[in-house]
Amino acid sequence: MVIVLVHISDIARMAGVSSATVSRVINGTAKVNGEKAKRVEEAIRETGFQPNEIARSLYKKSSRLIGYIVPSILNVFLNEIGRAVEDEAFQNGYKMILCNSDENPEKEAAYIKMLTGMNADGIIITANNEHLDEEIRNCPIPIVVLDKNAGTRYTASVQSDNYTGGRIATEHLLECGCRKIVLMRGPQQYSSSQQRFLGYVDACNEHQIQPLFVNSQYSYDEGIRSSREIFERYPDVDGILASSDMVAFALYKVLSTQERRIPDDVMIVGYDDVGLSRLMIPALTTVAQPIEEIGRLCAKLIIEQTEHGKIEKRENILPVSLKIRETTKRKEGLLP
Amino acid sequence: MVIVLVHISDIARMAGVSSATVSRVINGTAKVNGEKAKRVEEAIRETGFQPNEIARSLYKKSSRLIGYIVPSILNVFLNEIGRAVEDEAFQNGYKMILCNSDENPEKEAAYIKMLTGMNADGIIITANNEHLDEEIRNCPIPIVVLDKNAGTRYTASVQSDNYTGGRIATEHLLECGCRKIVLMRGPQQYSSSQQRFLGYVDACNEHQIQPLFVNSQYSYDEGIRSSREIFERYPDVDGILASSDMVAFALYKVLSTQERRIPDDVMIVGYDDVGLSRLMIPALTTVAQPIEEIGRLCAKLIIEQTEHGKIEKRENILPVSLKIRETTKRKEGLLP
DNA sequence: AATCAGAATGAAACCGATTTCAAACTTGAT
DNA sequence: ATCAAGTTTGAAATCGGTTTCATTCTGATT
Repeated sequence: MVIVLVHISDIARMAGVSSATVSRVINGTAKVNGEKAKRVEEAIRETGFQPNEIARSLYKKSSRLIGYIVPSILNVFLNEIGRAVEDEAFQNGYKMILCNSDENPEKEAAYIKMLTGMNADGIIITANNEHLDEEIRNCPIPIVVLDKNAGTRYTASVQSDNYTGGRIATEHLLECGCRKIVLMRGPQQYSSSQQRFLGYVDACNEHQIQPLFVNSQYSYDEGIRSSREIFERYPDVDGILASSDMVAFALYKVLSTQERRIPDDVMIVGYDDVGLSRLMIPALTTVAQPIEEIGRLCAKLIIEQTEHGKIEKRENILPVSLKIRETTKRKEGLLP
Repeated sequence: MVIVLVHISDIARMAGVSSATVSRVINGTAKVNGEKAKRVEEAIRETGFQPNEIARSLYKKSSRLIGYIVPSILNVFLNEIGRAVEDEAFQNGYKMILCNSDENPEKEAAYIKMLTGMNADGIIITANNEHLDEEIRNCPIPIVVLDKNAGTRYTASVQSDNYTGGRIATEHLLECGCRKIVLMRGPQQYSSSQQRFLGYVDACNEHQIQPLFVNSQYSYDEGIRSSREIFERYPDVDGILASSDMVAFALYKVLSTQERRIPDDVMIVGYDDVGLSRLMIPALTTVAQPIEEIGRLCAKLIIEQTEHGKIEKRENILPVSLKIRETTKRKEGLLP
């Protein structure tokens, strides 16, 4: 079970050449005599030699690694973005490593340190807290931030058009005939939920209805709590804008213990368009973020920065769209 | 925006000592004169110096990193295990990095190479395919495999008691009064689904009922297909053993287009006890794998191996339990 | 055969940390 | 004041690759 580690010098000795030559064969960085190259390749195959990435990237100062730090590995939305990041990275010869910070600032800082220390070429992060200021300021590698403006602190930012998201969701409920619409407001410190809130308020004002909201988060558990709050405070609610798809699912659960039917008594619009939302029963009407595009763009920005030293566009806002499914429907007897 | 990289030699110069001394201050590996130590710490704070992990682990031949390779980052069950791995790792001063292989053998091999090359202390993998033989055999670091026997190829294995899982699920449906029970058989190449199948067949035989099954996988999409197959082939089915919770959710979806009610017309038992299963409507009765325990054990095994050079137990089988919720219930008018 | 440009090659420097080892410095005992 | 024993300390070796640079080898040209 003990495997002896093979080094480049062993290969060199076996093939009767110098390690410089072996390196050249492996990386194709210079021409090598055909006969010698063959001997080197033979030795590599025979021993299963794998160059030590650590040693390699110590010299090269780049490990072709992109770190993706998420507050929770159980967050479906962020994982779907991660899948796209990984795909784009791999296609360009980079690897993505996902780090779960567990919403723990200490872990977050530790992973940032780890990634910079291991010469990662960049970090993609959904920065929720301000504790990281120091780490981020001292971070010598590009940082792309999700769902936030880049400001001066980050290399670039990627987010979707949250204002429009809030607006089109509201307008859709209005068109369906809802008149008592409650917004589940996301975490206040996130500009994403702030923007959605603004879109919602503007749409309400334009249609002369009263904006109503309860405070919530993006998680299922908070969804349960805030759903209950809605029905207590606004028993005659007829449309709800959930702060995320997960929160919408919590709403389903709470409603399952009540008499109200979806969409006949209450209509629901989610946010994100996570894979699951199509699969729920009833299928969820939701504001779709361009998940694939968001992920790919994050990766592209880092690759662009490392390979060309600069970035085309620092603040990136991608368009959202509305997926109309079964939790909303036009009320009967409405004027056109 | 350009940040000048600070090295240990810079700190040494600033504090008027050698880099050996700086290293000793940072790592506490030897006593250093109080005055000098203070100057070093001051310089570190001033510059925000972070030691280069690459250089460090090149020498130390350990990076205190554990790699966790999953076929898909969207697999809820594996992510829940990952959370536990991460937690256990972090508590012991290790970090977990998650790699998404996207069910692509090429990516899988690339990530194994990357992890060994970066001196990770171990790899946890759910090995589905045999393409990796070469990589695994040549892998000089411990590999813990999930849901499979260790055999001679891996350092250790962790799985839960799949035979008992298949058995208790079947017995529960039998006790509820089901007589036409269909098993959705998981991927045939996995010993996990093989074992569950055996547990199911044995339970059926003991109760003199005919074992019935359709082939399926662990994914939602396959769940949809195989659910339909069940109702075509066995229209009078009254109990279904899903191959995973996700597959059970697919069953919900297919049933939502039919007249049958859960649990009155068909009862369902899932497998895994993913967080979501409690939240579904109706809440899913399922065979719970000890997710937290599985994850922690995987991490512990690797830590044990790296720190003591050996492992207590190579083949680890953890107990399962049945969570009875709303998709099964004792039929009325049954004898006790 | 002599010359020389261009290609192939290996010795040594380098990446940035940790650790060894021998020298320099303390300290306490005589 | 001297010496032995124990502490601090820094120069140099080390980890395992990549690249530079000077040297050797080719082979084409005169």
